[in-house]
Amino acid sequence: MSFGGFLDNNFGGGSARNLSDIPHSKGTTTNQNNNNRIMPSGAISHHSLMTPTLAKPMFNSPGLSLALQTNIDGQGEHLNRSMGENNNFEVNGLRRSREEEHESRSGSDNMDGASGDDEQDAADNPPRKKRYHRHTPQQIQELESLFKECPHPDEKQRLELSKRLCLETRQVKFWFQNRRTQMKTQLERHENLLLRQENDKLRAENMSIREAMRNPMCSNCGGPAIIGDISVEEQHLWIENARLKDELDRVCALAGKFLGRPLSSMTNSIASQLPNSSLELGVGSNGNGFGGMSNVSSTLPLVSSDFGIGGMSSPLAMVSHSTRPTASMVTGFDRSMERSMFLELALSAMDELVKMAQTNEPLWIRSLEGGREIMNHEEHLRTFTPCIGLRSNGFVSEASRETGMVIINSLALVETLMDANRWAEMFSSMIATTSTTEVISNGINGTRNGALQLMHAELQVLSPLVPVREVNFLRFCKQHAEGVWAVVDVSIDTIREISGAHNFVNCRRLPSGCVVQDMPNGYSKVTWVEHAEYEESQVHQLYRPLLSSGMGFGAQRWVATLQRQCECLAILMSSAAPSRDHSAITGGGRRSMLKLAQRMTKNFCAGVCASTVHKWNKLNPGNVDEDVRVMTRKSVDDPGEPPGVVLSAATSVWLPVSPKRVFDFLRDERLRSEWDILSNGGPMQEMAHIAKGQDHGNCVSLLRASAMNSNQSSMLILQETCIDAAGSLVVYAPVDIPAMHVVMNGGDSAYVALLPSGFAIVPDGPGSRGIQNGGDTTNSGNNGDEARVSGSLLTVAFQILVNSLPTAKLTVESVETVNNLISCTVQKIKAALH
DNA sequence: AGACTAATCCCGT
DNA sequence: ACGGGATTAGTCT
Repeated sequence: MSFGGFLDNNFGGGSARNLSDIPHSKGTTTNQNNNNRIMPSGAISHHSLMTPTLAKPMFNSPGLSLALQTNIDGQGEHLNRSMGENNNFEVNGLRRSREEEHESRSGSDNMDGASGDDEQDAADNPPRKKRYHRHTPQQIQELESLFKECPHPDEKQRLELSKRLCLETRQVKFWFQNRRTQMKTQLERHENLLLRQENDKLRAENMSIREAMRNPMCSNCGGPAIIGDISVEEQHLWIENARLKDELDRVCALAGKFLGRPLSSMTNSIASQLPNSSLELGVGSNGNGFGGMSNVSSTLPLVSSDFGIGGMSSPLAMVSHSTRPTASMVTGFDRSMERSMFLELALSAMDELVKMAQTNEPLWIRSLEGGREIMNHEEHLRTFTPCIGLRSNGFVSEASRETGMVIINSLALVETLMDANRWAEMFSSMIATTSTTEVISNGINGTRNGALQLMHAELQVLSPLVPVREVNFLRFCKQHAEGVWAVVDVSIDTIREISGAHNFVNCRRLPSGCVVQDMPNGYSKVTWVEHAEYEESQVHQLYRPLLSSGMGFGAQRWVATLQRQCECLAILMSSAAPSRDHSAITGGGRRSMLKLAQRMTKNFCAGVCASTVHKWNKLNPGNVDEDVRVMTRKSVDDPGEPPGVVLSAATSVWLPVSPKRVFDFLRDERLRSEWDILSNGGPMQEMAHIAKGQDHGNCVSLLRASAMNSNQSSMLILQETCIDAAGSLVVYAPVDIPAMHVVMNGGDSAYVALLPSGFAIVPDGPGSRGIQNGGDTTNSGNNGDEARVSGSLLTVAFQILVNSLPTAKLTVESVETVNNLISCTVQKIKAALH
């Protein structure tokens, strides 16, 4: 028996038997079949070169036919398929013969043992061991093609197929079952491969970081650097290792044959991308399954090997994308080197921030008057290694620190800071524009701990006399204890030369940011440190004291703004915020109005500061006052603005009056006629009022100017006022009455066209600390200051539509008109306040 | 040894 | 009873 078996295997005796047998058995085979079958067995070794038609007949020898089958598949299923269809009637003949073959075979298979049969088989049949046989290529082909259409055929389809292929229904069922599991394992294997690669990559990255740590280099000059603190290195490795461990766990989970259900986010994403046909992948189109793919993958460098190779259908490639949205996949060693430098910088910046926030004497010294803290530069230099290099020529330092209680919890604040949009919204008056350039790490274990990202921002002080600060920085978040977080920013211009026109930076942020600690009462204690170097010559003399006091770009302003905004959010959140007005606006109406006001104020800021939010063209002052900056832009296709040529005029003046008094004067609708030409010479009325804070100065309101004569419809003015310890704002814009009705009923405010004008008020220097203490409930304590408050800096800005045709040329007249308007307004205010 | 595949076993629904 | 996962048993490379 066994001897016979060997003989068969070696000489292909089984096939020979079938070749001779079948044609004779019923004589139904066609010529072609015969021809095919007579193929000399010597050709078999060249099967890989054969056309499918030639290859087809080889089906009789199980082993060879298998090899053939994979090859055929590799050449594309279309050929196979069409061949199958074309040869339909001939195949019928084949089927017959196969039927017999099958019958005889299944006889020996299933009847398992009548020795007579066995003897018979031994005679002219290969005494194959029971149970082993393979379906013929034709059968498999048909099965495959159905599988591709429907990997899960129902009873009827299976029955039909079994009849057609002369297989038992159970066989068909098994085949499909097996095929499905096969597909699954292939998919899993591939997935595993991707994870493994990822893991390798992280490992390599870790190695490179270790290397970088062992051999630290100064990011500025390229020379050797000393990492002062060993804990920095520890933290560093700790973070990386946590990430690696995470990755490893994922791989292990998959590798551990626990493949039943998707267990990682990755598997989920596969499932979602291949909704109902995950098994279809690569079956017929690529008979090798993923074999070819994995070969390539393992020989190419880790990176990018999994993208679209060999016409591989893209879903899987996309998966590898989506698992790591960071740019890490597409870059090589350089990038990983850069990242490790970023991480290093972030860690030392974090270290510095925390020390700056927590240390007092001698790093911070209280100034004699005002109680403001002043950083001791010598001490700073002694304590910290400069992490972004030395100060440029002509730059001056500004450092400030402020601590305050804010009604927000640490997690929410951290989330806000790490999300560019939310950050910009929270500090809308300070941030002209911002974006996240690159996410380097999202944080560990689903928290923001360890999150690291590259950001770009334009920071502003609301005056044409203070240039916008453009900064590129790293933002790094770390949890220091339960309920204690820190977020640090540090400029990266020295590491990565930002390409293009923005090469010149007018400001560098040294480690700055905040340490936030949850308090039991829902508040948190926020300590803000702001440390920057900037070119002072660009700043007008008037504003220099303000900036150096920290009220301009410094910690005081960040904290004050944060306090004001969080209070506003808290008030809006609590449903118990009845509008104090009589005109009962609905909740939706309030929301729409606030949104509109928010947009208005943002646009106002963008007009005061020539930030890149709008593409302003500056006019060179010919017939314009030297101190008034005039800019124009075209407004097209923005439903939030009237279309046409928009002119912005802004100026800043010093007033010998306290900021609080200026603010109260400007926001008082009854005194409007003293400066506002829109008032028609009379007082205005407040039609609606939405409180945004405890201070009555923080609100959005709707004003109505009295009509000049009875047939003139009165005009509505939307106004937002804000005040906090660092400054105040009065922004307003005339609005269309019907449009405002829509908004007040909760409609979309995006289509309300408006152009804002208004005022920004700040104290004129460090002497006047805070402007919010006019006997208000929020801040009290240093009323004694009141006398010492010296004066204010008032910025006046108008945006006016000078022509409703965007293409129109700007006329000298309109520039002069605006110029006159602004200087008249300033004069009137001065006069009224004196 | 490991891959492949037809067929079983066994379990949950 | 059925589908599906785990497993097994031949076979091939």
